[in-house]
Amino acid sequence: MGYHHNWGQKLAGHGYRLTAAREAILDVLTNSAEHLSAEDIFLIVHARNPVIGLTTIYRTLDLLEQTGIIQKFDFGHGRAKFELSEENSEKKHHHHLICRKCKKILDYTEFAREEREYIQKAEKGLEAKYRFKIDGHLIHFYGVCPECRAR
Amino acid sequence: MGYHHNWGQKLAGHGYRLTAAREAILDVLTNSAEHLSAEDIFLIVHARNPVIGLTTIYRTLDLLEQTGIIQKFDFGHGRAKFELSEENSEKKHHHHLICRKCKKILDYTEFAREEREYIQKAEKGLEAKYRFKIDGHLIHFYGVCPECRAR
DNA sequence: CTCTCTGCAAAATGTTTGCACACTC
DNA sequence: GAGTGTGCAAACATTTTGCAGAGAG
Repeated sequence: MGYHHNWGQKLAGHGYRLTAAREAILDVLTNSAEHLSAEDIFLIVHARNPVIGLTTIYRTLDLLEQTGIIQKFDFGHGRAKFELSEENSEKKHHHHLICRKCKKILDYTEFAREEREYIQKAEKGLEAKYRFKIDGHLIHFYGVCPECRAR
Repeated sequence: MGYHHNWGQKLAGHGYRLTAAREAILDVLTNSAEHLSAEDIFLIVHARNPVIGLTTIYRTLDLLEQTGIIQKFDFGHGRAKFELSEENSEKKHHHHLICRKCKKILDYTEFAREEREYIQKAEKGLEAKYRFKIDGHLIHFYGVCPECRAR
């Protein structure tokens, strides 16, 4: 197990260098399960290497998103969340189930087959009709979690 | 045509009054096709009735979202957008196609049948497995629009 | 008269930018 | 040295809050 990333090469392909800060950030993203906010990442990275500032986190996340290495999600709860994009992650393709009350976010991977059918059809159709070059999608389900419903 | 809303009754059901400000905001949401930001709404409402301030817009949008009358979308481009939720709108159920470059948002209504199948199955399964009470979903496709690709 | 609703100004929050310096090639 | 990368402080944009007054029931 373990999955070999050559971040340096990936970044170089876009004309960027792999610096200590970038490596630290990628490391955090690789080794955490959760959807991390810029500040979450900052706190971890900064604890290990106090010289790295929040500005760098934001700039790096931006850069990583541009190059497609990570994905940014805005759940509308104030802070954006980041995770490695699928091809860089060992995690399976997943979608999100969000509690409206406590804002908890669950990942789920079920219904992949049904989804694939729908997604493929939709992507193909949308590309044809709107002439977009589609390269991603996002599916959220909203509701109220059992804990919040108990109250 | 036209669709009869009884906003007063709907709000009263939640213990709220239908005030001039709230009516004006609902009117704007009812009569515009686009995804409006709080400020968009403010500009229109304020032009008609300058006594209504931005704070009220925010507070009202919040209240309307809580009661399920409107839906809030955060596309991650800085400002949240609002639209009437499906049961209050004459617009068909739709999803979003978003250009990564110019941030343009297109609504589409295609693939309703395929979608319904997938959504229904997923909702039912997620409710059973995670015990959420699901009351909504959001589907975005991302890509690059023809204009941006031309460049 | 009470409770809801509101505007204003100020605060808070998350994110971005300007600038000068450091580091890499 | 030229260009990339960075920290700090300040700027920014959107949204939220405190407070006191206005309005509705």
